[in-house]
Amino acid sequence: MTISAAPQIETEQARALLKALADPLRLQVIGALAGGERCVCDLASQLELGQSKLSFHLKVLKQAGLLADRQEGRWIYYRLQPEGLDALSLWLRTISANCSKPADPCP
Amino acid sequence: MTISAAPQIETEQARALLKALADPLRLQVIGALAGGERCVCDLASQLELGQSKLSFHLKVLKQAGLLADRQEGRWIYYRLQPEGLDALSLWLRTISANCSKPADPCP
DNA sequence: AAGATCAATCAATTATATTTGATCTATATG
DNA sequence: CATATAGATCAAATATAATTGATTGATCTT
Repeated sequence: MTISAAPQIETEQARALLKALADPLRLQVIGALAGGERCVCDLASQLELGQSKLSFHLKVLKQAGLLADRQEGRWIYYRLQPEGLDALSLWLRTISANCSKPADPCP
Repeated sequence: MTISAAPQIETEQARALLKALADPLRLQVIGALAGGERCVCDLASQLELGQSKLSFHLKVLKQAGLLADRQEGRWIYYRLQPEGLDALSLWLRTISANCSKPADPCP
């Protein structure tokens, strides 16, 4: 039985999430979306990013499952999908839990 | 007042931790150290990594503050420093907390 | 002291990711 | 229908990171 609502993930999925997050521009995007949903044009002007650059990074984040989007007319709104972040958060905790055992002496 | 013992970190520090973690070999190392301290030779044989390759990745992880090491004779033992992992875990949760606000319509 | 072993470092190569500018699609507006 | 705008996509160029093999420094052994 698990305590949290976040799903249990494997190393490989953790790696994909970490890789998607490990970029300064993408973290800016994440930060901007942490306060709620935004449209692309809004993000672009707030973060002062070229359109194609932003689009590239949104795609990376979306493919990692960290973002969802919806279209409304010709605007596209992106939002954070907290599940990925929560799952990763949990994964990190499980790793850190048991690490204090001293080594068996080597020789 | 904070609830957890993990320190509060900034985006930039989160980014550095994420980047250090976002590599398959380094995650293998982290995984191997999750069970406790190990010497380099032990890691190298368990993970079947070339010496210089492993050394490179250990350095990246150590510089990010995720590992600590100690020398004993000619062996060097590495261990996980859980603070970094815990701080990142916490950071992820704070990001995911407030993200469900719908966007103001764009036009 | 000479040789062996553990591990770090360096330079060169190779692989991966990001940026840029142009083009393309779809929706909207006059 | 023609034009404008939002955003995705593509190919080429650039930047960043990882791998490899050789070398080096330290510690141990005989």
